Amino acid sequence: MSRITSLDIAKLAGVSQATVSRALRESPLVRPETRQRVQRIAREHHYSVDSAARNLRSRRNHTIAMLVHEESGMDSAINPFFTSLLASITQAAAANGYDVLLSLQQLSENWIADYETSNKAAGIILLGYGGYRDYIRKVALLDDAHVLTWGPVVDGQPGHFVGCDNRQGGYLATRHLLALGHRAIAFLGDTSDDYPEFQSRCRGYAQALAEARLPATANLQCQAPASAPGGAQAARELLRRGVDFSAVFCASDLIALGAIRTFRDAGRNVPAQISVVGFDDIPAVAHTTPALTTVRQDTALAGTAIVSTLLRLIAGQPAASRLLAPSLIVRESSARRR
Amino acid sequence: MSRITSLDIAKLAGVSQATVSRALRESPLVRPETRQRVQRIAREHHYSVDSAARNLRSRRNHTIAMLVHEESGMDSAINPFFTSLLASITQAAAANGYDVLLSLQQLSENWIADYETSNKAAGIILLGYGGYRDYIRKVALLDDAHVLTWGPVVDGQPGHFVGCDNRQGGYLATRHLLALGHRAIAFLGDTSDDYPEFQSRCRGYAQALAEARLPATANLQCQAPASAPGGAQAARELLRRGVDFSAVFCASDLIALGAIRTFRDAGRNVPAQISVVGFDDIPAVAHTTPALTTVRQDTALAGTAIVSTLLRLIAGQPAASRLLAPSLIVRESSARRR
DNA sequence: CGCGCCCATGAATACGATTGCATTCATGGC
DNA sequence: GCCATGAATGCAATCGTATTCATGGGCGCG
Repeated sequence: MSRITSLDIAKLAGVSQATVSRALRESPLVRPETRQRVQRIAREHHYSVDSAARNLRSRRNHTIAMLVHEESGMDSAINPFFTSLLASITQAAAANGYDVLLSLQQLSENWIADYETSNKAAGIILLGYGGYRDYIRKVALLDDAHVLTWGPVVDGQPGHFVGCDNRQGGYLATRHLLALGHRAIAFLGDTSDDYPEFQSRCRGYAQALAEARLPATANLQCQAPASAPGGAQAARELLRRGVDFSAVFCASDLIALGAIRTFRDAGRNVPAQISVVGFDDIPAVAHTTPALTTVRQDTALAGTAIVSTLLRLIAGQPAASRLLAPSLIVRESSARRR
Repeated sequence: MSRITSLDIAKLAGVSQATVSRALRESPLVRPETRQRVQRIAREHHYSVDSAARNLRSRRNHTIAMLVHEESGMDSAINPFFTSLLASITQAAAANGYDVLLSLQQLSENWIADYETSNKAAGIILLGYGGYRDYIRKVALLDDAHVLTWGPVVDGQPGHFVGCDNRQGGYLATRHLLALGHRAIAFLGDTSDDYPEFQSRCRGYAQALAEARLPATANLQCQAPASAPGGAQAARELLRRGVDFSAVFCASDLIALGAIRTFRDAGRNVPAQISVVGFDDIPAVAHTTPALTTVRQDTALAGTAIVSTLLRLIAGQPAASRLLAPSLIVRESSARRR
């Protein structure tokens, strides 16, 4: 006993297989009543188009592959952000009639584009591959590859990217502190070339200061690895310098958590004496004491932006990299300067 | 300019297209040196087998669909557990040469099995569909459907399930409290038929008590909705009864968090006066004060169990529902009875 | 009333790989 | 020296659907 095919439906409906195919695809070529009869019969027999045959014949494919970096993607710290992003991408894809293939891998093999050359997917989304920038640069240039990467958007870089407007985020955070009356605002984060996101956040910080006609003093900026211990150490360094400041913008929430701990250990109350703003809005910081003021990326918006951009690429239309606006979440760790 | 096909490779290698197909599938029918030559040429030309054509001709399919309940699946409370499960399933599938199609949906349509009848996937995994038990029961019985559900394993129920051994978890938790010298141990949780998991946890609790020759007094058990407020309320009820107890086993971490709050508000110290054990090990409870002793489900094991069971189903081999052993995580909320 | 045109449909083919069967060639046993 | 044997390969028929081209019938218009 074999699978039921469109030919079977055709016989049952007393029409040709071609008409069945057309009827099921809502083709205006078939008379409405024929179309409905065919659809009803197909439904009654639980028929559904064989996607392999459809893909083969039509040379089209309604699937996109989502590759997530094996380690960073599902790691507990970033986890909630990626999970949320993954969900919104999946839903945005579904809304456009696309299925999503999920894969966790390290991009070690050349199997990135194999999802596409093997015709498993029409396009590929890369999540969490911060460390593969050079590699992606090469792959993204392959002629018929439709690759979209979630990550820092750098002017003039090859390939297509969608990412958070980190500069805008840094700008928002710093403006917030300025509005609270702070004048001496420090920055904690790693601004080396390895982390373009952090560079952008710092640039937004500097821009806000400049607009307020405040100098971006070098000794108000400390290099800090993106971790709680990193933040703690950078904060100690800042205190050791003896420079006056009443607020700190941290390039990530983890850095902020570490810094707050250091300030408290040093007898400085947050936010009474020092205001602190973070970046990312990881779930934990909503429940710390004090709850952290931070910058959040809108994952729902990100999902739709990623999918729509990739679909443009697939359709062969020009598509530019996109920057998404983050938003400021004001909580307890930032207060008016006294 | 068209896609490169196996026929192109055949011409380049000076063999027939059939030989190319065989060579790429490591068939022993082709001479080793021919096989290697073909593979090399294919590699050099970035050829890879068209999966649509392969699926169509071979009537086989190396993809499994993973359907996640739209709301409960990605919801922030359960989120980490499902994310982790999702990751381990994906990796287990990859290890077996299977791709994973991800979809978030509500099972509102009959499109569950459509993933299979349309030949998009060889089998389906359902995650987070606790409220759809009757529905799944029906679908699971469709002849050629290969459906595996993550959820409570109930004896004699139709369909295939993989889930945590909740009874064993309840047993472990209660044994732990007994070993700490507790004799009067309460249970907080909803044991109605709607929540088979909780029933099992309660059964494990009762079993441990019975083995210790202790009665499972009814007034030591309180119905509690699976939420923090539910736990708080149940704990108040327990205190109001005036019955003597020194430890509480809660059917979920959220219930435990609510109960602990009630106990503290009532001036009872946890764990000095009352020991509390939860269930689930949601990430938050590792960082509360006191950190919660709880029962954890092994997601890595779950992933491999789910995939291997589903692959058995797909292969037409008999496959039984499986129960996975949970483990006890001892933290600060449980202490020796004084 | 006749010509042509459009609408609805059917027949036939191609998409690219898998696979049963036929074919070729070399080898060995008798 | 000839036939049976087996290894290696080629031939050709599918798999189920989308789509092009051909066809027939109804109808408008002159």
